[in-house]
Amino acid sequence: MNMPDQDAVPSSTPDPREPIDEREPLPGWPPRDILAPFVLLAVSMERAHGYVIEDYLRALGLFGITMSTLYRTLRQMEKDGFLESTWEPGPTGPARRVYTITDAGHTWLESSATMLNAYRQTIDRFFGLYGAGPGASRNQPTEPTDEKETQR
Amino acid sequence: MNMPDQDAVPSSTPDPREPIDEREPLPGWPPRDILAPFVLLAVSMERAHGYVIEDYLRALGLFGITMSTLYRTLRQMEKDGFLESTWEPGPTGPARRVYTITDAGHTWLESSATMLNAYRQTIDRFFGLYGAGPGASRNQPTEPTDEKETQR
DNA sequence: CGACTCTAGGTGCAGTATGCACATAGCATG
DNA sequence: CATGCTATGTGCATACTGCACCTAGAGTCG
Repeated sequence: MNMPDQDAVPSSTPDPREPIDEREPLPGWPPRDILAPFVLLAVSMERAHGYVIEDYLRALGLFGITMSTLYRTLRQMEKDGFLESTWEPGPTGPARRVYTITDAGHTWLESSATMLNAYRQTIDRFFGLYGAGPGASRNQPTEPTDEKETQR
Repeated sequence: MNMPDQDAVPSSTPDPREPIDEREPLPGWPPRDILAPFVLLAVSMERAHGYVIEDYLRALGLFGITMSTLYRTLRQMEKDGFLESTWEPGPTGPARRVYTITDAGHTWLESSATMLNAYRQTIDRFFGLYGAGPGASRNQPTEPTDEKETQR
């Protein structure tokens, strides 16, 4: 109750919300191109074509991904230089495009892991507040108090 | 899933990947409308207008959200019946649109929490495989084996 | 008062990500 | 060779987001 009505400080204050920390690129939010890290992880485990990668995705919990989305993501990551592909015949059926991860792909996978970790922490903060229940923030907004309440 | 070259079973097999579990709505992936749960959580803590909600978002780790995105999300959630709003004068400056969460909003917040939790588990599985390193999945796909390998 | 600035909210347009429906093409089997 | 399956790809529509820009009230100062 006390916080929302004293947020808009008098105009004499030099605007506390612009020059602080939202200028940093800050990986982790919003989650952009969130499918790619999982695809890249799959290919990093072993050379794989579309259906094998789909199996990895489902093993990771991504059930809702359609093949069209997966194929387009793969082509895009190849254009970006994170994957390479060759046509190889399978034991049955038409040839498959088999993908291999590149050095750039490994590098990008590492930064993706950093992003996903930051994203995970954001979700953890959600549950920190969510578990606190309504009004809990009026006294102790869990832990994010440090740089927010003080600066306004 | 462990042997990539024998995944495409002979055509006599009734195709293991279509009629199984991807038909369930399965919250948790892909992360759709991922900003809304955080906004809704903020409003559930206390009645709030745009800038206050922005502060909550930043406290939760969402630094990159622009006000235009936030305002549009708020209007959309009001149209969806999760929020209500009234115009109220502030201590200074023009009036603000102050949002309140509705019963439907509370319900939806709960299911959002379920979705976010599933999403978090997916990220955990990512790190389970990622830590295992290349080739690790050929033997023991770490831990996502439990409820996946058995049901195929 | 009139110009200016700040606050609060909103819109137009473009880019990206995705799903659904559909298309292409090779292989297999009768 | 007709049909069906495997494997990949495309067209179109939709959703979400950022960036640039707009509207409008409130306060300040000459």
